[in-house]
Amino acid sequence: MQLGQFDLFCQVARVKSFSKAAKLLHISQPAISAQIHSMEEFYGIKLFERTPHGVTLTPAGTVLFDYAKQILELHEDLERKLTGMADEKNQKLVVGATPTVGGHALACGIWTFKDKYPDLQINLEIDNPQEIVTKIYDKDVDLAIVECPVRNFKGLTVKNVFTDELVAIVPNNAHWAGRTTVTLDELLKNRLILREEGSELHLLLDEALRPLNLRFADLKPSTSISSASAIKTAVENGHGVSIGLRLTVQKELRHGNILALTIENVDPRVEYNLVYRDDDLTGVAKRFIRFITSPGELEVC
Amino acid sequence: MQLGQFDLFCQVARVKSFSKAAKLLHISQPAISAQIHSMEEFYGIKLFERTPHGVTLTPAGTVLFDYAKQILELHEDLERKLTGMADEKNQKLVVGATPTVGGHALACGIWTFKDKYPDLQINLEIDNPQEIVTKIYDKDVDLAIVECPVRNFKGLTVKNVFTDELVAIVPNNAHWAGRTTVTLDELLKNRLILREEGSELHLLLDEALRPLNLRFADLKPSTSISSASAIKTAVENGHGVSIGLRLTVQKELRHGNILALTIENVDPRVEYNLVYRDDDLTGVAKRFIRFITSPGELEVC
DNA sequence: ACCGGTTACGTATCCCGTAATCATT
DNA sequence: AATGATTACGGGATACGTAACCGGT
Repeated sequence: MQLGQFDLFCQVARVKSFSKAAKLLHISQPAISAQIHSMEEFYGIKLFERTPHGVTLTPAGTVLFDYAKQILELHEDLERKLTGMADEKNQKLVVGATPTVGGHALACGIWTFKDKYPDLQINLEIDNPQEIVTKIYDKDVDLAIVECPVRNFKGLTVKNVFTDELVAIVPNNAHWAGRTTVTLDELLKNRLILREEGSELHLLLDEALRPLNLRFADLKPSTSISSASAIKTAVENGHGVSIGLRLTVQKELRHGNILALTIENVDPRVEYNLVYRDDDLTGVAKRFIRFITSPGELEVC
Repeated sequence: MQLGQFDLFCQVARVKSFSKAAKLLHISQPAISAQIHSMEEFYGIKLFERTPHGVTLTPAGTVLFDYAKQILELHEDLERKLTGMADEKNQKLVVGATPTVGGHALACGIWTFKDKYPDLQINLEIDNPQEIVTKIYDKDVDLAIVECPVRNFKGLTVKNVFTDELVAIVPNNAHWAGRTTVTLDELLKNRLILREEGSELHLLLDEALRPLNLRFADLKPSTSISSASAIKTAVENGHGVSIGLRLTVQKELRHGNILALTIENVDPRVEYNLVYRDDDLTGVAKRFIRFITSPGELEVC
């Protein structure tokens, strides 16, 4: 039995659904199903009642839930204690990130990580992708997360940790309500507000538009703003539309102020990559990698 | 992190040696080394100081030892509780075994298992191999452990759980002291006391002697005794020599009353096989299989 | 040379993701 | 139809054992 299985089990128990837990943990539903099944096999007793609306804990599942929480709690205690015992080098961690990742996904994750290990000193270094990679080489940062592909660099390990998607960001008003997709042409008929040239979005859009023989510059955005939150405010108030990563507008989506539409004929996939030198990793760095690659941790604030 | 790794770690911490722990857990030394290494990697801190004489816990290792014991204790509690909640079918387990296995290896294991799950009702059914297999088919026993190969039976799963060896059993007196091997010829010059014809030993010896074109009957034992303990008493007192499985004389070996010698030119390996029907396994049966196949559990009393 | 731990490598198993399927509303 | 769970299958990671290799007594 793995501790991760307890974690998975607790998530399922909390949200009372295999599929919801799968989304939260960023793994597939069959993976959840298989893990729960293997736990039921392991303990020789049914843990969930499957209903059409989700799942509910059996009495045995309730007992397991209780113990699983205790065991996980103990283990977190243990990790905190061990972290406190590490030598000086292992008490300090410098994480690099691009503005998009650093401002949304990572910012929250770092707080969670720091909550787990209060003794750690963590610095978040935000810069553009090229600079970040240079800093990894120079050992100024221990590891970094960037949303653009990092290629042709030897001595660096690149691991995909999350898949985001490019979406059209439009106000949730009478004109757009109910829509789920939009063509690029229709989008361009509106006032388009984008991040500035040279930003990560620039690179991402160049990449995504290449199959259409278009480039970032061809979009001719009426306004370029270097602040993601300023763009969101503008869109919310009906001043225009934008294109961005779903993760950066997750909070606003929940509030219903804006809509995120799929752009037809554009492959929306954007991979977030964890990058680090394969040698010279400190213990903290390894633990952070484990933290950030474990399901469900890379969440927006 | 797996619970089994905590278990492994605790064993190493207790015996303060990788190789000793490997023997106890019936796995190889490199396996121990790799597991401990992966735990040190996982927590980012060294857990053992390696010395030429074995290993000692670092301060971090001491902390982990403490927590590991707590976590394992909690988990055993959990398993007990879940076992108590199982339905009636899952509270009863019938284990089959041949006399050799049942009288030595399993007898102790079953007590350990019962200690873990006091609510269980366990029956140990001892019979000869053919009868045992029949009883598995008839669902009179849930699973069995036999020390002879079970072949050509469809619908049965056979898993090797332990490797024992056939040894010559001689008194620890002036004549034999210091010896580690013996030829079959020399052995036959002594009064040979064996288990009765038709016993498992009969089958095992027929198998082991086949490469030499010999059979059990060719040994012409001067005495056949159906009781293993009676044979051991006779050998201890210098009344003769015998051949048997190392496991059956482990206790006497520790006391130094007798010696176990390798018989030259005889392949001593004897596999203990776990046998069960692949369908219709109860939860308890699965748990017992897990118990018995987990390292270090199949120990002589 | 021996004992104890590590490294290297081939193999078996497990776990996940994708895709197809089943069951219920 | 649509939602939610299971089954089938292929690929990647993991853990084991064997064998060869150090390092200290």
